[in-house]
Amino acid sequence: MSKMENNTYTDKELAIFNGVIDLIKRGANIYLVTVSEIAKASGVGKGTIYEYFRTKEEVISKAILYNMKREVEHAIERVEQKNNFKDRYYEALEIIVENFDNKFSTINLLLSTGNFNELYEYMIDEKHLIAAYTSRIESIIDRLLLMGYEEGIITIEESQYYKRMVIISSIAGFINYINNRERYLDIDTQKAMDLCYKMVIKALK
Amino acid sequence: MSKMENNTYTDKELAIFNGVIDLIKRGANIYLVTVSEIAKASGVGKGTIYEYFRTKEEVISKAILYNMKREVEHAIERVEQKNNFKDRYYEALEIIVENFDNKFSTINLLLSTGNFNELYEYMIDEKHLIAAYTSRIESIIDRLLLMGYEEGIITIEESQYYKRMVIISSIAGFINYINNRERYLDIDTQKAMDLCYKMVIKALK
Amino acid sequence: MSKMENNTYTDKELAIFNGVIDLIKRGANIYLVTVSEIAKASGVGKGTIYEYFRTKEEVISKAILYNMKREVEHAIERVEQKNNFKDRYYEALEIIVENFDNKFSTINLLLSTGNFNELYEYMIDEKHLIAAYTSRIESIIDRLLLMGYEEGIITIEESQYYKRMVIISSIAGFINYINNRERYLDIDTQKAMDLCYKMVIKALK
Amino acid sequence: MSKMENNTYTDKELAIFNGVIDLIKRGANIYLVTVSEIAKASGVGKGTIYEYFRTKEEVISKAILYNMKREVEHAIERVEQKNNFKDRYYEALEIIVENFDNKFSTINLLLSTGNFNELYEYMIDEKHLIAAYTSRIESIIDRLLLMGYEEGIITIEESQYYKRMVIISSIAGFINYINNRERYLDIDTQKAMDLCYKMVIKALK
DNA sequence: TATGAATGAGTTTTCATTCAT
DNA sequence: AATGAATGAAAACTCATTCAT
Repeated sequence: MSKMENNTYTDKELAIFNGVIDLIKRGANIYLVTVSEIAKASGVGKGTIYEYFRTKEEVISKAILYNMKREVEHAIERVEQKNNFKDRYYEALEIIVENFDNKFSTINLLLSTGNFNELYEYMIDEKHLIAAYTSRIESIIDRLLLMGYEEGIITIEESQYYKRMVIISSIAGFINYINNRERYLDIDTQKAMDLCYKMVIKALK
Repeated sequence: MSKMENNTYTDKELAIFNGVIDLIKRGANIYLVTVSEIAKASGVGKGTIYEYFRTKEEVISKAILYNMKREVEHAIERVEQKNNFKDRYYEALEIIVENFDNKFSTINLLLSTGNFNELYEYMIDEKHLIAAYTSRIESIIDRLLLMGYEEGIITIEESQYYKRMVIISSIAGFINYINNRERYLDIDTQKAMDLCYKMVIKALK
Repeated sequence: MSKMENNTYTDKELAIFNGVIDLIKRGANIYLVTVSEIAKASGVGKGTIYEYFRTKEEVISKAILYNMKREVEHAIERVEQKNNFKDRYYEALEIIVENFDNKFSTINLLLSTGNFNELYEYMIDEKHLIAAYTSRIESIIDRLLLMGYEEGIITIEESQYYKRMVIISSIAGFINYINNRERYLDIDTQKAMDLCYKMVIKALK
Repeated sequence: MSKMENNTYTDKELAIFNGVIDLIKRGANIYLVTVSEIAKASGVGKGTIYEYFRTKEEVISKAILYNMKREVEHAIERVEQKNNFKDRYYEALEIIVENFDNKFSTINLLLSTGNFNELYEYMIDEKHLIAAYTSRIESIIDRLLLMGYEEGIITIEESQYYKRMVIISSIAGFINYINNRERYLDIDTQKAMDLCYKMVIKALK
C-alpha cells in the first residue's frame, strides 16, 4: 500500500480522482454520488477505492481539492502569459466562459459566495489548502493591479482592499452573467466582457 | 386548528417547513438531512410528514422555496422603506450582513453563481418560481437605479444591463467580503459598505 | 356502541362489510387491502371501523364470512326452486357462471381446493361457521341425489360418498372450464354444462 | 462458487428461492412474508436479496414460478414412468397426496379454480410460463387418455374436451377429498382413489 | 494488489391503530 | 357516535464498507 510520496499520487489514485471529477462535471451531486458510481467512472473495483482512501468522504474531498489545484494552476499560467492589464483581465473572463458548463468550477467555488463552506466537513481539515489557493489568487490580482497602475489605467488613490474588491466584484458580476445568459439575450459574451471592463476602468480611475 | 394560515399551507406544513429551515440554518446539509431529523426539528411524527408530502425531496424543496419567498419579500419590504438611493443601497447590504450566519441565505442563492441550480432536481419543476423572484429583484434594482438617476447620482449614459451589472457586482463583492471577513481584519463592515458604495458611484457617474 | 343483537348487524357494520366485499370484487387482494381503502369504499371514517371491529383482520374475515353466508343462502334458495334433478343441477352451474367475475366467489372457496384454508388466521376461530355452510351444501347435494334417484336417473349402487363426489367433481370441473374459458374457444358455456351433466349421468348410472 | 448451477440461476438466487419456498411450505402467506424472513430462511443477508432481485414482489413471484416448474417436471417424470392407464392415473393421485401438506402445491394452483390469478401482479408478466405448464399438463392428460383407449378402458365416442374434463374433474374431486379428509373418516385414501378411478371408468366407458 | 459479492446499519416509507375533537 | 389527523412500529430498500479470493 505505497500510499503516496509527498504530494504526488499513484496511478490508481489519479484514476479515482478523475472518475469523481468526471461524474461531477457530468452533473452528479457530490453529496449523492455513490461509491459504486465512482468505481465505475474510475474503472477500478469498489474495493480498490478503499485501498487508497479511508472513506467515501475522503475520496470526494481529495478529488475536489486535486481538481481545484489543477484548475487554479492552469488558470494562473494562462493569465500570466498575457503582458498587459487589459489582456490579462479578459483572459480571466475567458477562462470563466470556458468553465461554464462545469458546475463544479473552482472559480465559482473560490471567488464567489462562500457556498464552498458548505462542502464536505472533511475539507475543513484541508482548509489551509483552500486558503493557499485563495491567497495565490489574491497575489495574481495584486500583480494585475500593479500592471494597470504601471500602464496608467489605474490612477485612483484608494486602499488595496478597494482595488481588489473592484476586480473581484466585476468577475463575480461576470459569473452572474454567464450563469444567467439565457436571460440576457441582447447581450453577447463579448459585450458582457466589455462592460465588465468598463466598470473596472471607471471604478479604478 | 385553523386549517390554512394564509391561502397556501396548513399549520402542519408550516411546522415542517420551519423544522427544515431551522435545521439548515443550524448547519445541516440539505442533501444529508434525514426525515427523522426533520420530524424531530418540526415537532411532528415521522409519519405526519408523509401525510403532507410525498417524498423527502418534496419536503425539503418546498421548504426551501417557502423560505426563499419569505426572505425575498421581507428584503424587498425593508429596502422599499428607504426613500433615497444611498439609504436603499445600504439597506440591501445591511440585510446581507444580517443573513450572514444563514448559510442558506436566499440572497446567496439568487444573486450569485447559480450554484442554486445544483439543488434538488425537484426544484426544476418550480423553476418558474425562482425566475419570478429573480425578476422581482431585477425590478427592485431598476427602481433603485431610477432613484439614483433622479437624485443626480447616476449620470452615465449606458445600457440598463450595465447599470444593473454594477449593482449586482457590487453586492456580490460585498457578499465575498462578508464570507471572508476573517481575512480582512483591517476592514470593518462599515468600511466595506462604504467602499462598495464608492465603486457603484464611480461606475455609474 | 350497540354492538349487535344475536347475528344481526348494525347499519355501520353492514356498510363496512359491503365496502370490503366491493373492494375484493373489484380485484383487491384481501391481504394487501388497507384500512383506509376499506373506510373510503364503505363511506365511513377510519376511526369508525375501529368502533365496530377490533382489528383489520377481524373486519375482513367477518366481511368474507358475511358474504359467504349471503351467497350460500342465495344459491340454495335458487337451486331449491327447481323441481327436478336436471334443472337443479343446471341451476347450480348457472350460479357459477354468474359469479365468475367475482374472484371471491364462495363457491370457489367452499367447493374446490381448500385454498380457503390460506385465508386469514382469524377465520380459524370461525371455522364452525364454514363447516356449517359446508354441511348445508352437502345436504343440498344429498337432496339433489335423492331427487335423481326418485326420477330414475341415478341407479348406481354405491356409497353416498361416491355419489356426492361425482357431483362435487363435476362442479369443480365446470369451475375449471369457467376459469379457463379463453382456452376452450370451441366449447361454449351451454356445451360445457351439457358435458358436465353427461359425465354425472354416466357416473351415477 | 460456480456462478450458474443450471443455465438459469446463480447459487445465491437458488438459495433465496429455496428460502421462500421453505417459508411458504411451512405455512407463511406469500402476501405477508417479509424480506427479513426470506433473508433469514435463505441464510443470506437482506442486502443480498436486493443484489439479485429488484423488489420483494419479484423475489416471491420468481420463487413460485421456479417451484412450479420443478414440481410440474417432477410430477410428469413420475407419471410417465408408469406404463398403463390405471397405474398412471393412480400415480397422479399419489403425487397429490404427497403434496398435501404443501399448501403451495402447484397442482392446486394449476388444476383448479384459478385462484392462481390472484397471485402477485408481477406474475402477469410471466403468464406465458404458466400457460406453458398448463398445456404440458394437458398433453400428459392426452397421452393418458390415449393409453386408456389403446388398453380398451376408454370406449366412449366423445370430444377430447369431454375426456379431459373427466380426468380433470376427478382429480379436482380427489383434491377436495384430500383437503377435507377430516370430514370423511369412513373413507381412507385408498378408497377415495378407487372411487375416483371408478367414476373415470364409468364416465369414459 | 485488486476485486466485487455479501452484508447490516441506517434510511425512507407505509399503515394499523389511537384519540382529541 | 363518528371522525380523520397524528403517530411510531415495522416494513422495504440502499449503500458504505468489508473481506475472501
